[in-house]
Amino acid sequence: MRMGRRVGGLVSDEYESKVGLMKKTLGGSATRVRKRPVDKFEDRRMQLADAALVTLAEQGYARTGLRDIAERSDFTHGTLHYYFHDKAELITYCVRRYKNRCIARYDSLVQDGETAQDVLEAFSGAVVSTMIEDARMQRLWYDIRSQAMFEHVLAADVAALDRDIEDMIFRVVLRYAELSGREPSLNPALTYALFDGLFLHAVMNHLAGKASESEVRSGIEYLLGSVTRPV
Amino acid sequence: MRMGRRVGGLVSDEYESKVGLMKKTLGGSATRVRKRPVDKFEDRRMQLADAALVTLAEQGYARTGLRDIAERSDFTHGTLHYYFHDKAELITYCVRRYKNRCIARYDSLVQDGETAQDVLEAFSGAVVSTMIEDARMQRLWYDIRSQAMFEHVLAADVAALDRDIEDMIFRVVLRYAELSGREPSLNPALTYALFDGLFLHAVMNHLAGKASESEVRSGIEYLLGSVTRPV
DNA sequence: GAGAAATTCGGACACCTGTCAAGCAAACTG
DNA sequence: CAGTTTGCTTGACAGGTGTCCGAATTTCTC
Repeated sequence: MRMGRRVGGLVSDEYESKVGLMKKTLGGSATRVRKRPVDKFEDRRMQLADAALVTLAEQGYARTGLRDIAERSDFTHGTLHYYFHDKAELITYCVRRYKNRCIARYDSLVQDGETAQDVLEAFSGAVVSTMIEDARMQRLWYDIRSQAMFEHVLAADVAALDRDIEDMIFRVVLRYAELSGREPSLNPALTYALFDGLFLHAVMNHLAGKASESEVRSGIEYLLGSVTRPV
Repeated sequence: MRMGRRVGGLVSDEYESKVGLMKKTLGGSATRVRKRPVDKFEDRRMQLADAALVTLAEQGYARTGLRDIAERSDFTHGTLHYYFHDKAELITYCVRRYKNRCIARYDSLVQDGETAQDVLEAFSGAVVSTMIEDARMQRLWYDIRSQAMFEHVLAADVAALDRDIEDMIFRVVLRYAELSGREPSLNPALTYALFDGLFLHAVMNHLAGKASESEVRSGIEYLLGSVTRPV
């Protein structure tokens, strides 16, 4: 008579946000273009995810239980399983959400630059401010990326995200090279590895209290020059 | 009658290996130079730690319980608390043990090189073989370093280890620079950050099945040249 | 070999984990 | 307005966690 949990969307093993679609085809006539009920479900997922991100960023993946997350949201732990059928799905959804925001931010920031100097300053400025204001979120990313080396449930999602970040970094380098009459001297993977190391240590140092804004700035400037060469 | 657990050493909050000393002063006459009883305790700690490292490398920090560790050793979980009064102490002891071995290995390996080419080849060869054979141990290190960003019990130990590695890397760079008539162009922290990024991604890629031995080799060669400059 | 100390075991403790399902309220549908 | 779907809560479940302790066993010392 009742359904224990939402039929269709949630039971699917695909983590993609096809839930909306499935619900629409489920609701009945496709001509009902008022997409309200569709968005409502996805909206709540996002709201829950944002609340979860706060707790996750504070406590880390391993130490955060679903009840901790629920406590700092407007709902109880049962509700989490209504919108996410897994802890893993919730976590990957959260991280993907956060990281996609980051990537979009960096993309628009760098695309706006019109000179190489613009790009360099915009990029290093963004990195520094991310390091300072988003340090706790960043450490969550590094935490989950580490966990993904052990929990293969996370592996695929994390790998995909990491590839997106790699692409984003390489777009920055390409743009910088293009504007300064240079070309990349390393492939995207190596380029990303170096920037990632720089950024990871920036975050760790910052969290450890060793402020290093100028060092990070000079590191980025050095690295941007180092991974490109005169064409 | 009996003592619930070892008096002195273990109750101390200092994780340093002063246990041996305390036991000696406890045993009685200091002229009893036969250090057998001293070593026995420390020996068992090492034996336990080595067994623990196997399990930890396989399952990661968060997913490994003390019972898992004990299961793959010759003892039961109760014994672990006899030799380590904390899970944190056991873990940091393990990681410190492993990392110190690594550092010693790299040090001797590089010190033996007599030309810049020697150093380069020895270093990149060691990195590649570590990446391949020790991938699971390395991911444990990255795992625990991430956890240390959340659990302040681990923070101090991990930070100290990270500093040791940073020093080791800079010794390699210094040696390479010296032998090739160059000098470092970055401070130790930035130098380490770049190498660490390279190595971290090498390990991740390797664990993900994307073999990249030649890419790592060329990355190291590039980086060694990049973080030094003609004097 | 007797007595004491060091070691090891196995079970208990209180707590926390993700998952699930039954019950109820609210919103929507005809 | 009746009936159905959706949303959310509460409580239970089975299992796992680190920690601790009493007792049995081994090892050492005189």
